Amino acid sequence: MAVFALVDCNNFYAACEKLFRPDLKRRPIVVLSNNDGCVVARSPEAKALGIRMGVPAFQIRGLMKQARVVTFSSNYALYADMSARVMHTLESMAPQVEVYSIDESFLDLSGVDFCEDLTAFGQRVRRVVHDWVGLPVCVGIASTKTLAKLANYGAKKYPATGGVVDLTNANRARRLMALVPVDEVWGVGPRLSHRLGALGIESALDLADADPAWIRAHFNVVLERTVRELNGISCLELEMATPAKQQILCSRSFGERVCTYEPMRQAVTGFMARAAEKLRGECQKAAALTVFVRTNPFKSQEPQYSRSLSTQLPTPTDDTRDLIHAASGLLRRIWRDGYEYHKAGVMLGEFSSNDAEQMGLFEPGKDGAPSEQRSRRNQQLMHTLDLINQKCRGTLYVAGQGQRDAAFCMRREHLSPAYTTRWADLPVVR
DNA sequence: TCTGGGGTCCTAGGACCC
DNA sequence: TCTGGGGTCCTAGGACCC
Repeated sequence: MAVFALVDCNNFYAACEKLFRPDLKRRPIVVLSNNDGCVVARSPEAKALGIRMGVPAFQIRGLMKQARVVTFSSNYALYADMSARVMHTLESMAPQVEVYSIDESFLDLSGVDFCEDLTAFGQRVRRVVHDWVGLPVCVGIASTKTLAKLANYGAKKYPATGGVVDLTNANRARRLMALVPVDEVWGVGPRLSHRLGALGIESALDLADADPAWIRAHFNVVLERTVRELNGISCLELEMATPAKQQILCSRSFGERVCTYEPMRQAVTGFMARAAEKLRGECQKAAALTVFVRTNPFKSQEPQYSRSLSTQLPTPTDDTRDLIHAASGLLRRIWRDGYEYHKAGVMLGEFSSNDAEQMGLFEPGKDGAPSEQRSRRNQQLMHTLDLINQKCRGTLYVAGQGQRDAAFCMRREHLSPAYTTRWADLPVVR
């Protein structure tokens, strides 16, 4: 029997911030999304105050002040580094690890039960991650990924479990499923749980006991797989190799509204430069490009405008300058004066790998020495650009991006130091 | 004043082919 | 009056995930 474990960090962003601020040990803290918009992580103390996940920060300003909640802006450099430490630790403890998101990993524990009790293994994972990295994790163990997710939910929700739940026993799995609302099942979101509820399927157990064929006919094949997984039939394997991306998106809400063309052009240029960098990081070239702009949909009393436009590139490319040129053309066509823009972004798609290049029919052939030399020079230029920016982000940038302190930049008023990734920000113990 | 960003997969329906 | 059957590909939109 296959055995999976899901290891998930508790309140990951909040735990990262607290780790470097022992003075805040028992204080409620929250971490906000980009632009200091919504709450995306809460310490247990903040949860106890009733602060909900995803709530806009301005709606709870009063409560935050009254309860002296400490606020942090998202510090992704810190979280990514702490995540890597947790994942490396897990890789030293299990034969196969799938990093599923910034704060959770699936482990393949097949065979582990022959030499160690699975719950004891889970406890050991918790101890080692805590001792080596300093972060609390919970461990869910089961014969399918969906059940491992559910086990992890139980481990987090019920402290008496000691942070580890093993559901490899089917009766135990059924007992927990009876207690879990169906919308906590992996793959069941608000829409599905609403439709399921109308059919009398309210708990995870109700869903597990539904007929898979009936579910497929009335919903879809994904939910059918979920039903089977809840019954211990593994349909989802561990994904060891990260699949190649099919799409790269770079978008932001603006710190201040954008009403004129020039700052919008600078913002879109910046998004495109970043997307091109990600594309080269994937060793891919893109053949399709989309630009979109929109006003703030929450301000329904103001004039609304939302438009996106796509184009095919004559030849797949990863050159920042080609991509910016194409994006600028699209932006000119969708831009309308007279609106207060709130967000914009670019999307790259239709990737091909660097070694399988389809030339345009009417382009000079590869044999033409001048064009080949030019193309190699361009590649080297992009490579050098990336090398320098990897060492220090933002060193080299396209003039069209404008300055970093431009009005459209993100709001991050509560940003913590880059404790682990910048020498000047190293924490000091006196 | 203030409401995130970045992805994936599936389905339905239309266009088109022989 | 009567108007096939079987298939592919593409796109938009919906739903989900963290």
